[in-house]
Amino acid sequence: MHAQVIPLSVPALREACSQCNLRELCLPVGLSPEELAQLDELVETRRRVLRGQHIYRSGDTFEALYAIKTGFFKTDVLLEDGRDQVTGFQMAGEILGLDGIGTEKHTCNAIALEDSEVCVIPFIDLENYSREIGALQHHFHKVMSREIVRDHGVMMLLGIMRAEERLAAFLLNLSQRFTARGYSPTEFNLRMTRNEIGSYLGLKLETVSRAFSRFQDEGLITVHQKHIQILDVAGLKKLLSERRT
Amino acid sequence: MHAQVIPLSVPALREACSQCNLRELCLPVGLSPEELAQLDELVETRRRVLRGQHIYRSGDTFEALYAIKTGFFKTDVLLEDGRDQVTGFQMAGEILGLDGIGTEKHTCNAIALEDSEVCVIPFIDLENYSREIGALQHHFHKVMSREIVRDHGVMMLLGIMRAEERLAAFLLNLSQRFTARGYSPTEFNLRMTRNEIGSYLGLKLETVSRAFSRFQDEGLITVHQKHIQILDVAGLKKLLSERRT
DNA sequence: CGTGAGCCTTGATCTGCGTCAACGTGAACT
DNA sequence: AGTTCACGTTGACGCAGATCAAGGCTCACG
Repeated sequence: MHAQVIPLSVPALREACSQCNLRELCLPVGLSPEELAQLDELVETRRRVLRGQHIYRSGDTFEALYAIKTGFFKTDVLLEDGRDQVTGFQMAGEILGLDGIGTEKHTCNAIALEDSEVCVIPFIDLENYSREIGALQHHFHKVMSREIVRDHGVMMLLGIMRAEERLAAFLLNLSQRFTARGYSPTEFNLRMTRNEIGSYLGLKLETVSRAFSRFQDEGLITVHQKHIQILDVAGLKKLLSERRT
Repeated sequence: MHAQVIPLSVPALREACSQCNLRELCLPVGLSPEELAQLDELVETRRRVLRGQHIYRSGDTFEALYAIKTGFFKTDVLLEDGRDQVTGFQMAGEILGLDGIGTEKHTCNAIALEDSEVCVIPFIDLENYSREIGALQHHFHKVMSREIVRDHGVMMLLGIMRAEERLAAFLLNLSQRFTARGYSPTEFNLRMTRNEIGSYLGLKLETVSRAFSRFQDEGLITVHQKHIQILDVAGLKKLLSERRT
């Protein structure tokens, strides 16, 4: 796992947003080519993060946002008594670190679930560029707003849905995000454990496991460890809209 | 309910941020007097909202944020099947409408729980002023970030806390916000029903009622309908940090 | 001042999910 | 190829909170 020392030119280390294939998903959405070229100065460095490593921890001083170039992350919050809650799973093109702006300290942990690469966006620079590039400013506001709306969705999950509804919503959400990234909507590998899914959904890992089995028995999906195939998208959606009780 | 037509000078209808006693809590935090004077142009109108009325509904086109000048609000989301979830309670100095930026449609309902007054902040103007006033831009980002952190807190409530912990956290949070506004930390009137508290906390109204009764029996609080007096703040806090089970 | 409607409280009972326990599985080592 | 260890599955049982039900309080309104 030791990196061989290979001489690299500076441009190779810098990440050019204008060249990135995620530019339609990530911060640069909606920028003109000229604006995009300006933005290339914004991303200072790329950073490799190995599976299990943190990008930041709760309490760390907030300095930068992180755009995921490749890989998969979770964010979680720990209570003093040892309980913890996964607050989200993030994939390529999504932005990590928004929680830190308010207090200038991060309030959660961001951990790579697989070997990943992130673009480091110094926040002070983002604010400066935002003042010059209206489209960037506006898009950044949208990113934050969408995070708030996503959180409301999680509150709905946790507040009023039953176990199987939560898991169905979770799978459909993953499916939709994989689709947006050009992957199969119906077949993917989970990067997180049953325990992490449970923590996110407010359930115990046994309940998650049972719900997976139940879905499989009903012909909605197939599960082999972390490999999921969705057989009946409509069936999963119906689970969400049907009120039982 | 018909408003009498009373001639008013324009300055009376306009809300001057620089004169507002909430300026230390609301958007203008951290602005210099000169910047504050600029901001006075930003807030276009004040709007009265009577108890039970919406400021906006899910699906409405997003155009403005709303700063609460006086009063008390809830936001909620409705599912097609009729279930709903309260996503937050907002009081003076807090900003409503952030959910709408991302999609240009509001994604929840904002409803006054008592007769209230809000300052209408056209979002396009806010973005324009933000580009000129760095401190405003930065503070607005903080406001959004704090909303994200608040949402994470609610996820913790819903995901891992038991009923009494949730209610204790809720009361302590209200107490702290009343304190910041110069009201008593230990004595206040709830503006929401047991049902609304339950919806926010992911509990049924009966469970909320029982938890109130239990707290009263244990000498932590007194409850008379909507009137709450906290007798033992430390006791409530202990409920949160103690892991039972 | 009596009536009704909305809200709240309390008790009895039910149930979905948690807890506990045992076993299965597969990938990474030796 | 065998061992180990983390992760996953499944069953039996228990409990926190939901559900159902009955009654009380408070305030608006005729």
